[in-house]
Amino acid sequence: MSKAQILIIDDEPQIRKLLEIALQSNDYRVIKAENAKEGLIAVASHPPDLILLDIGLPDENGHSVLQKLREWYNNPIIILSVQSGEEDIVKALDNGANDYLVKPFRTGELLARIRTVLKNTSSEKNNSVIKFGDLLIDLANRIVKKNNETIKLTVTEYSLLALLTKNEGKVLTHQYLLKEVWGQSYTLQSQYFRVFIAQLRKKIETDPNRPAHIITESGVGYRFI
Amino acid sequence: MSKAQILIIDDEPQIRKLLEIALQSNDYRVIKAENAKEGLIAVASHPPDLILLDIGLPDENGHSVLQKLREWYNNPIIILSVQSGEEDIVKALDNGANDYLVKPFRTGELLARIRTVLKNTSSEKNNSVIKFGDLLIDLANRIVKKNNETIKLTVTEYSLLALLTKNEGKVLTHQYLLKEVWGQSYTLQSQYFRVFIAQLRKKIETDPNRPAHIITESGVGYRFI
DNA sequence: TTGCTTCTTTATAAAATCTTTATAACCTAT
DNA sequence: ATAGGTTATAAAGATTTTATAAAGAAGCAA
Repeated sequence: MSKAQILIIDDEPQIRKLLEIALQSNDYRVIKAENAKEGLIAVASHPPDLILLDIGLPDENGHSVLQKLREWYNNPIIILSVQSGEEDIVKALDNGANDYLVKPFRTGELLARIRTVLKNTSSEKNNSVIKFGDLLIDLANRIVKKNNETIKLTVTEYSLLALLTKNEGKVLTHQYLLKEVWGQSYTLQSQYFRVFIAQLRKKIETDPNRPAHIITESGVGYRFI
Repeated sequence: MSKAQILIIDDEPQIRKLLEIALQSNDYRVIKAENAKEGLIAVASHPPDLILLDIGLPDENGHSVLQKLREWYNNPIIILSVQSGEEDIVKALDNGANDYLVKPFRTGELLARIRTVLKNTSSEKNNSVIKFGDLLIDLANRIVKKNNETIKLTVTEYSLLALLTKNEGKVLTHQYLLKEVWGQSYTLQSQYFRVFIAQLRKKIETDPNRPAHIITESGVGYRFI
């Protein structure tokens, strides 16, 4: 297994360079962001195993960035900050930070703290959990929840939903759905997916008559959003 | 649920008193020990949910106490120390400490760090005794109780139940159950687990016809909740 | 050996799921 | 607006999967 991927969100180029060298020489993979905006995009596009977040960013208050991240990001976040006031530290920790280091910090200590938080959180579920508004899909554990209530799906319903969510935003053609869910030899049974799409909508849509997730692309296929 | 129980191991009476007051006013239950020996006995006789360990104890080096504890104690340990050297901090963290605070510390920060480590580790895992509503399963001692009455399970029933409870929430496939409970060469005997699931349900479910714990995922496997 | 417990196997009923049919609703281009 | 194609939905029938009892086999202790 390759080492963890760590995202550095810090506006100071020297700090970024220092961290990058220290982390890479310890076999971590490194991504960098210069400000809150870049950072949030980086996390969304490719969630890292750990985030090093500078609280003093130029474009947005670090505490607010932390709160935004914690709405859905569950891996460790370590705060780096020149602020050594108790209030800042307590606020950050209570907002879900896993640790807080005051700058200037010692590299060895940072690395040790990274090891510690990774050890204490990684063991659990390798998050393949995807959220779509009120809908939560845990592909690894085969759990689908709507408003925190578990929804029971049959094998076919689940594999259809999984296929749609894995290709969020894309239109999946009738042909493709039949081939993937039912198999190569069923590519003429277009009634199949109609029945199952209807069943899925009944289970996951708040208003099945006005689907918000599974969108019909007439004459082409379906799209999940 | 009552708040966590915290063990303070520190030789300075003022620090013990300060910590005790701070912790108790935050609804934690507190136990105290003055030295390494007392501390180890206290942990062994009644394992706390978290330990605050002073590295500078009179009778034994704190690092060695930490190592001894970590041989079997899995709940969080936070180090309190006058030593602010990087070497000490790294050593303590790599020996399994969850956090390290340099004395004198700020009470609010300590409390926030306690909340953080409790949040990140309390989850499940370490407790070999698991409760599921009316059901109590002590994995270490192979005891299963329902409404405080011990239930007798055969070896196969027990290993099936243990497997299910260890993977609470996850779907365990037929294949996986057969492989884990009966062994690699039994992966076609799907009738086996049907019989034992039925027996288990008869023993642990309040209403075996409407199972609340062992859920069937038709075509896939079973899930314990 | 005998009697007991547990596991394996067989049989069958019950439940869940999938497939198919029927029909209504809904687009969309003319 | 309407005709022709597409889509949605309910529901009946077919099939698969699961639950349960119970008989037979195997192991083990008295």
